[in-house]
Amino acid sequence: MDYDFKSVESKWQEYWAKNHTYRVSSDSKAPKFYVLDMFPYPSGAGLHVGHPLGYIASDIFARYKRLKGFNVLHPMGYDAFGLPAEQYAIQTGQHPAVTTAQNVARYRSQLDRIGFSFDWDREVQTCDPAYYKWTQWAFLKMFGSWYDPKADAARPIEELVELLSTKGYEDVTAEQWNAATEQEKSDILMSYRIAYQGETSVNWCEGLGTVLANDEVKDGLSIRGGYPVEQKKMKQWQLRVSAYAERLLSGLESLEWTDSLKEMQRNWIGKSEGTEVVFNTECDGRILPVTIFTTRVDTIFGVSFMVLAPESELVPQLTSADRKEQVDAYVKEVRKKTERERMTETKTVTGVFSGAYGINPLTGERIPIWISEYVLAGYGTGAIMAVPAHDSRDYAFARKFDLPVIPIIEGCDVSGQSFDAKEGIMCNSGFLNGMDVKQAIEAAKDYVEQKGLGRRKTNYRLRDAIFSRQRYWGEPFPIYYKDGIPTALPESELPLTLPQIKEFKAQGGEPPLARAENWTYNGYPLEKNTMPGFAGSSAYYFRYMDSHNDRALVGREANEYWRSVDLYVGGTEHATGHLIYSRFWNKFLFDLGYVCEDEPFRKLINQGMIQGRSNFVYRIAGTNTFVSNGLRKNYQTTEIHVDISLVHNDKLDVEAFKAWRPEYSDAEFILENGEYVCGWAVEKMSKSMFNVVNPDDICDRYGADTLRLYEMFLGPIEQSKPWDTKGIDGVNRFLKKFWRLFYDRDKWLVTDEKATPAELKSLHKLIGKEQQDIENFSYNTTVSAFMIALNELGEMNCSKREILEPLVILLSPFAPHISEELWHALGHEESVNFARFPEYIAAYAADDSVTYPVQFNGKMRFTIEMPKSASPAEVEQTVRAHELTAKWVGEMSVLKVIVVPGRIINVVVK
RNA sequence: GCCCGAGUGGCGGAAUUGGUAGACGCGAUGGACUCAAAAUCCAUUGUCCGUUAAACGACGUGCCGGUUCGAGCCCGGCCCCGGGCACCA
Repeated sequence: MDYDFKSVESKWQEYWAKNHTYRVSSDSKAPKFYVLDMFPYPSGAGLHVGHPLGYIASDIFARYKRLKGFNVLHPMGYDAFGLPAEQYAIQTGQHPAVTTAQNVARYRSQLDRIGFSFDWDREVQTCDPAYYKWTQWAFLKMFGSWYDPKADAARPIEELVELLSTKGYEDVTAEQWNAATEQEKSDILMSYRIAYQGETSVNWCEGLGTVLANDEVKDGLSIRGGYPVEQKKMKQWQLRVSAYAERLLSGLESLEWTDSLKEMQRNWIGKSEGTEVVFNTECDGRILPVTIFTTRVDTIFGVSFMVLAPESELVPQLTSADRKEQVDAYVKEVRKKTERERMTETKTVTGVFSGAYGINPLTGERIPIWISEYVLAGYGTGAIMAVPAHDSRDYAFARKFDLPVIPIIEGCDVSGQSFDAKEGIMCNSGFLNGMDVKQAIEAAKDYVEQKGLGRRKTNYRLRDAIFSRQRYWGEPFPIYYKDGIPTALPESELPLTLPQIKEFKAQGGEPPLARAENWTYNGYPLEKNTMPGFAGSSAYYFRYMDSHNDRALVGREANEYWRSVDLYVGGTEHATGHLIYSRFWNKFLFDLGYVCEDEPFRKLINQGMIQGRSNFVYRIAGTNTFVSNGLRKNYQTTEIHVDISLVHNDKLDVEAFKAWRPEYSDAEFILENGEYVCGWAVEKMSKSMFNVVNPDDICDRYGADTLRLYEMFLGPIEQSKPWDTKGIDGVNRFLKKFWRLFYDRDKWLVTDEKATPAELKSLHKLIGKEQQDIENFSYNTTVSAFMIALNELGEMNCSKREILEPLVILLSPFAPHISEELWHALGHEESVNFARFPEYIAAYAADDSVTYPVQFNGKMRFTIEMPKSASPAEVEQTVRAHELTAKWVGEMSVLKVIVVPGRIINVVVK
């Protein structure tokens, strides 16, 4: 029987599905392990060979953990709400639910061919009402909660109401609260709720007709579609993520994530410890205190002007009558610019004098107040003190508008640029003179606080998440407007299902739900916005723990068993989006006692991208003649992408190329050595570059086991690397060779003979390697170790059960189909999935001799064999004894013997 | 501009973290089998020098320098590539 991967793979895929082999129960005595993939958005293009990389890695880990005796939860689902399906609906009129269901079916069939050990009984889809009921439920909880700084946790809003009505809270006295109208009470509570409605400057994307969160915008363009984004003041639902800034930051320390990813989150949270200082200002005779934020109070003696953000609400009050015209014109101009323009023009300095003056609280000096877009309204207080000598932005501004530059650090040269470094000795700075900068920062902070001029303040760059989208294909808000007051829908009304509509495009500035019929609750209008994409993906990992529970997001027992995700695999592109929102969402549910862990993802692995390898042909300018890569320097050519299916080993199939496109049917070729050699480059895998490789095709030609092994063999998981179908023959050959240890055509070769020490050594080496490498996600070297072991065993013609049976178990996480087939051929009734690994580890530990190479001054001389348990001293003794007998040592005297345990011995001689 | 990560054969990448650099695979070259092809198997494959040849020796991990018996790995200074953030005071 030859290795026929097609029949083997379909046979066992059917068997696993029929027997629910991968179904997992929360009711187990075994230790649990939760392995999760970031669930995909089912796009119309289907999967390419890069998508399953992370899934294969996590599947291997899940299978490996099962072999080690863990009860493994390894689920899969779909992030099924989202913009592309809706954009498609707008173009074609097809309902997003229909196209989404088609795409899900396509994804499922592609995934099934690769042989994953997902427990599909727990599948979730975010667009399923039974699922989004819990997204809406969490929103209601956030609407019904506030962040209590005393408890440093979210609490039910009722506790705040109690506080307000008895003692008052912050600016609101109990009298004021009790006398307030319903509308006023709603407004007060709104400024404390975790999910709240507020008017802020938002990222408005005209092209998509909706607002976007900060992480959905890059370089002033929407990530989906690349449309320009502008800043607009709008009333929107928001999540008070900023209340969790400190916890999101400190929580990172306990997580096993890569440093680079943690660093990205730290930067995004952007903690900055500084000081708020009050400057009195004067404008047309009026006095107004203005608070500024700075991280460098020590430079306060170098302040030569102040700057306000154009959007700051202080601008009208701090504009003198005679400057009003210029200021209005400037503010109007700034507002007109798109976000992208403001970003690309950061080098050009703009600004206008307000006509007002501030008083430096330390020197009493009178300084001008300017307005400039380089100060942001949304950060700090929207006002700064400018120290041009020691801040490059202030410096550029001062130079442009000819404002004084006052150096306050001894010996610094500010003639050409500012001196931003936090080092040196202070001067021109009153009581700070002579201090080191670091010392001065603390001294100045203390001084400002003692004199009552300001206080220490920590700021974060992390903003609240804008949570409304003016779109159709998302979760409806469980909110209705009772006499204009936003009111929570009763929990018993959930899920609030998405109404049917016919036309999906937003019209007249109204979201699509405005056109839904009877979109009301008890006669009151329901909220017309929908939730953003990240709503459904923020807590899906809880749902898998208990996916059929219709009474809770997750039942207490299931939650206490599975707790949190032990291993999460996905791309870095979610670093500042999904991975922040999920942590926030999780911490919120934790505060209210609905879940038992406050961090969702213990360990995180970021798989790299698999890039495409594109091929090119070179057309000689103005002709239809193509020149081979090696000869193209002699001609003026244009590089043209050619479909990689027409190319093998970079050699073009000329006839297939002619047939590819009508315009090439009469193409002529200049060959080298009788062949047309194509150029190549590593690029993103995309249809337009004709370099997409579909996993279905690989499964057809080589089988899923080969695909799995090859994707892992390609290189380290976390690294981006190009797909190159050429190399796949190597791993395919490996599987065929493996098969031939069991079968010679129809002859069954496996015997019960006792294994030789050499055979056992090969096996034990592999077990050791696999143990070590899988836990470190170094799968490429594990695959190599398999190949080495197989080469050794093949040479020994080893077809012994004692060796092959553990080998099948070891291989099963990587190549489950062939392993399952051979496992049953070895006479086992149960799936290899239920085989257990540990008994073979004992054998590995027993095999313990080490070969040491012995070098003299770094030169290899001889080897000695020592037991693994030998101490360095014992090893040294053996070497010295050996050295005395070796006659070539001659007159040399031994200075010392260096023993590296398990590795090498170097004898230093003179 | 700031913060991460990396640089090793023709290619993807190994190197047990300071211990025989180039494992494993691809590609390439030669050979066996075959009428032929596919498949399979065997050998060679970092560079250079020398001898008919081998053994052997020299050089070699982006560049320059340092520490060490020993450096791809550690330290100092550059050069390039990839990623993230970007007027955050």
